[in-house]
Amino acid sequence: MGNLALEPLDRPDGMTTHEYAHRRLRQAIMVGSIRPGESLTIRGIAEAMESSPTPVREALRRLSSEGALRVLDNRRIMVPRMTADRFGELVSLRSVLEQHAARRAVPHITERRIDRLAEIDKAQDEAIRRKDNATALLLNQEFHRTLYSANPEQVIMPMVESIWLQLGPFLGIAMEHVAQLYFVDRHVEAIEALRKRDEDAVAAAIKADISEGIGGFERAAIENLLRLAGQSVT
Amino acid sequence: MGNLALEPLDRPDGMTTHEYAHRRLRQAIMVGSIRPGESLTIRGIAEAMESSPTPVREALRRLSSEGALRVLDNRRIMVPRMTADRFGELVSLRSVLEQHAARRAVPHITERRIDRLAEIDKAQDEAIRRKDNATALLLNQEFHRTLYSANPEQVIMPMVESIWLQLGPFLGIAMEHVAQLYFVDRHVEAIEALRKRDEDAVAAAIKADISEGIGGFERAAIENLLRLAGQSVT
DNA sequence: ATTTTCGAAATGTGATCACAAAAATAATTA
DNA sequence: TAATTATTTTTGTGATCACATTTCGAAAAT
Repeated sequence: MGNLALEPLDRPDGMTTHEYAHRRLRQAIMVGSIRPGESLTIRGIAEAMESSPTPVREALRRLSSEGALRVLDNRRIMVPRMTADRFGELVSLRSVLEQHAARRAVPHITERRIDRLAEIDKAQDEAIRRKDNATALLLNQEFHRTLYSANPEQVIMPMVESIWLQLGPFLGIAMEHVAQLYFVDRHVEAIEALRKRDEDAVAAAIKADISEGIGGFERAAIENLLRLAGQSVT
Repeated sequence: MGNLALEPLDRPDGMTTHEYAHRRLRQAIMVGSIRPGESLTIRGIAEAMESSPTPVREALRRLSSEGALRVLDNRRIMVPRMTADRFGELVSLRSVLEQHAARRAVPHITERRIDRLAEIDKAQDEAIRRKDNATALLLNQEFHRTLYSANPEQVIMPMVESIWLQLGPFLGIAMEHVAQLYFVDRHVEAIEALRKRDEDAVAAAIKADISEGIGGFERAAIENLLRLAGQSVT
């Protein structure tokens, strides 16, 4: 339960307890600091963040609806185990979803936002050079989020975040067993396409970014990683 | 609050109270029996289904994470208002998502399941002939759900259901103001493509089914409907 | 008649408690 | 020693209560 102490996540006042619990657990799962199969207890979490079962349960319910957690028949709650099949499904869905999100963002993009994207990308390169995987990962997410949320009607972003949430635990495993995550940078390509308002090119850049990035894991490599992490690959 | 009395939804034993509340509210929203803008009170719902605030709150949290409900700054919870822009966004996402879901289902489809799809389609035609919109709607959903869930790795279905949930209230409005919903039937087309295991043809059928079905609403018609229903179209 | 102010009712939130089921530990038996 | 049973502890669940905020309605003032 010590993992929860990570990333204290300052709590803005006005934020409810269940919301705070949700944010904190969400973050922990997204960066993979909770191991799949590890079962979470409501009371344990409540104690760890000095609150009571009620708001924690609400947070867990939300996370289970977001696909980040799974409730077993025993009523126990855990981070879903990853399998090679599920991984493949998640990555292909991510590709389709984010290409679409990118396309729908193009008509609403502003030069200011493109500049912001360039800054984020620069910071990410910096982090990669420093071999700071965690920061690079967060900046990568921020890049994609900033792009897609140019669209004022936000129906896609929650689903994209759900995918990230489900991929998080695997990234955690990968970061433990691989010295250096391989980061591709198709972001400059995306930025150039955005300046031209070229939907197809933007989508192509996003597709490449995903398929060469997290999608680049070979099936054998995935199964090997999962085995190493003590996950049954049934 | 009387809407909640609809569709009593028998409760299998072993089902928790919050789960029951979730199912019941979900159903009510999906078929559009809760009007957008109508605010839901925790105590009111709890009383209506003879339980207490705690499990109802959990159900509402889940539904808000599923995009079915929206929590305002006032902490009040309501069914999101529909706008023409949001509607367009939802429909285009639905098309992309379901085409992908269909493709990923094809490799796992069995003849038995295709037969089941044919039966569902037949029942739906029957319902349409009877002008029983509600049943036809449910059977249509069951058709799509049965198709996509041929894939054993279920990561897409929850997102598809989330879209349906968000479109639900609009369908409710449409069914109130339009005498007869116009149902297209590209299902036989999809079934034929499935028998040949032709992914492209299946995706094309789904795309047509959606674009000619709910996607067939013209923007002007949507705005008109929303105006009729007393929704501000700002 | 319209607006403002004040008080009462309603509402969201979270802590606590009681209960039942499940898990873990101890005790007993083969 | 290994397996089984019994007991204790832990855990999820949901009802209830107290508190703070908001909403609503009536009374008062402009």
